[in-house]
Amino acid sequence: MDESLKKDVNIDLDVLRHSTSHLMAQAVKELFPEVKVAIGPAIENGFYYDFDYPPGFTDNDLVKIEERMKEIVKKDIPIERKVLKKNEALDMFRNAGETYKLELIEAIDEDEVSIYKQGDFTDLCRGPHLSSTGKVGAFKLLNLAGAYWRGDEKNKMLTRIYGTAFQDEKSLDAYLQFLEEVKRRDHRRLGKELELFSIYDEVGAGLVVYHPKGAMLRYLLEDFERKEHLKRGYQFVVGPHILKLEMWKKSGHFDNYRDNMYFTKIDDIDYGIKPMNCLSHIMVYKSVIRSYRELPLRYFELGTVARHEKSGVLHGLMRVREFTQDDAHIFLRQDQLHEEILNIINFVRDTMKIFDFEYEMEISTRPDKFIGTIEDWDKAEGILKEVLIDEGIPFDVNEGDGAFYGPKIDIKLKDAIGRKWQCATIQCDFALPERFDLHYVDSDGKRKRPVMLHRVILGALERFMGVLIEHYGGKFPVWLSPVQVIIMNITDEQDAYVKSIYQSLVDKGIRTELDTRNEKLSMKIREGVVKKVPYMVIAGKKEMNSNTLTVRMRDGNELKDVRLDDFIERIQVDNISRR
RNA sequence: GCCCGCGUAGCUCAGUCGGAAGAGCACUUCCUUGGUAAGGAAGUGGUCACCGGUUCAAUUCCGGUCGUGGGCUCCA
Repeated sequence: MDESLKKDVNIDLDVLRHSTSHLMAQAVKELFPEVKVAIGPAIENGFYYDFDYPPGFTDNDLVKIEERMKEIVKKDIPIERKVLKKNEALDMFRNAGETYKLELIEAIDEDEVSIYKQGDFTDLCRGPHLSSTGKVGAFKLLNLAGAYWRGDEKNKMLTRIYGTAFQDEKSLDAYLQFLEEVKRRDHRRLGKELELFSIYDEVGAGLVVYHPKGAMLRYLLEDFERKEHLKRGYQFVVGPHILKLEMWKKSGHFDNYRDNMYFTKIDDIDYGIKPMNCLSHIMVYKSVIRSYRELPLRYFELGTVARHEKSGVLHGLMRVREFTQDDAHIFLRQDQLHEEILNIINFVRDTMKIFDFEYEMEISTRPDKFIGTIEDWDKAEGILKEVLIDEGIPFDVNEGDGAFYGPKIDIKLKDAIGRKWQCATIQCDFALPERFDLHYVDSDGKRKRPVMLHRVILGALERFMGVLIEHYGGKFPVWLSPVQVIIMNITDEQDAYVKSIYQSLVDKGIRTELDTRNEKLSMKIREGVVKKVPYMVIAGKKEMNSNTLTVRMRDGNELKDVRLDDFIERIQVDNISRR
């Protein structure tokens, strides 16, 4: 499809959704006249409207509201735009008791504002809108949620109703089916079904316990990481989990990140549990005098950090309180920045390709809480932009969203069903080298200040695993499958035969399970399918007599009369080529 | 942290408008040796999240705590 055309379709859909949101507000006002309306825009996959209604709505109310909306659609009420002076509009909404609208109008800079009227319902709105309520397409109200007025937790909590709308029933159904698919792929559900991990009340919220299959997946990712980092000139370092509070004061974490940290005391000395890995890496750098010749120094650690996340944001593996980052800190000269950032971007690119992710980049600039000088910040932001522009990589800018010590490039990867996740990030830091008085001896014999890059590729292993589980829908490629092969016999006559096959595979490092239970083959296959194991090896009388295997693959296709050596080679090729 | 919902067996879920707690799967045992998504039978298993209150009686009603789900806010 032509891009411009596609865009038009999107604009139309936005208008449709926005008008559906107004339609919902009209229905709500008719059913619950005491409700005050707040704000109701179109969003990525639908729309919402925030209402101030202290008793709150129930799921039952949603059904009623939806019915009333359909009635209003049938009446095909014209939607009319009017332009009013601000004062007139203020009077109007004041008389109607719509206090939230007053706040919105007061925030508008112009002299005039537009309002949209449909029947007895009038709303402040820039528009545009459909010409009448009958033009609204297929819609469905989805869920209720609390939302702060204007997104600020100091404000009152309103009730938000989310819905979605499309031009026709077919598109709506397709979207609802997509939501079902999202549920099927949910890593929390698959995590249980595939016995990957648990989060126990008894252990604590946001704390992950890996079961054997999940631990294997994690081990495979870690192994991958170590190999890839060694290839790219990184050195491994390992730091402690707790460091003296003094260190965190010096680094600025205590002032800027304290709310997210845990603290403890040992022999009357205060310690902080690390929320980031940088401090130990800085100590390694400082341990001897550094020459300009040895830069960049790249220190890598699968570093486990603990952060106090608010209880309401915890979510499966995606948001936890203790997680392990594939973290590295690179110490380098300013003249090396461009090239090194490019190296990291290439690292990200290569990695994302292996996992079949597309991605987008975003630059985040100086936040309100920051350390260092504005000049350094501007310099760092400039270099990040320059690299992306030079490489022709498109990016968005996220103003004020940088880390407290430096601006960053965030990489948002896109999974198999089009959702975006933030994993990799590259952060440029002039501040910590200053605070810890880092230096190197330059070619002219003078001491100079190095720059630090903080970066992760997969990000947090927990989150990355969560994303991977959903991305693959639990069907991991062979190289990442916790169990690559299940061998099943048909009767116990073949016990010795399948055991010898099992041993041969295990000897080659192939992750294999043996199913010699007293069950029918169909039962064993069913369980193999449910567990999403890539290869099922069937060995009955026939195979035993011809000394071959029958291999049933995850897609249901079958390889017959396979020689054991060929099968082993096939899996080894899968492993090496990361398929 | 805040708003709303939810918490019953290992899992998925019924159920009790207050009066001795149920199913399917899983697990154990027995029968069955069966060629591509559930063979049969019997059995084990629950302080109904936790703490408190109301009541003759609470898994059920009320309050609190913890956990969890959808969001807000925040972030890897």
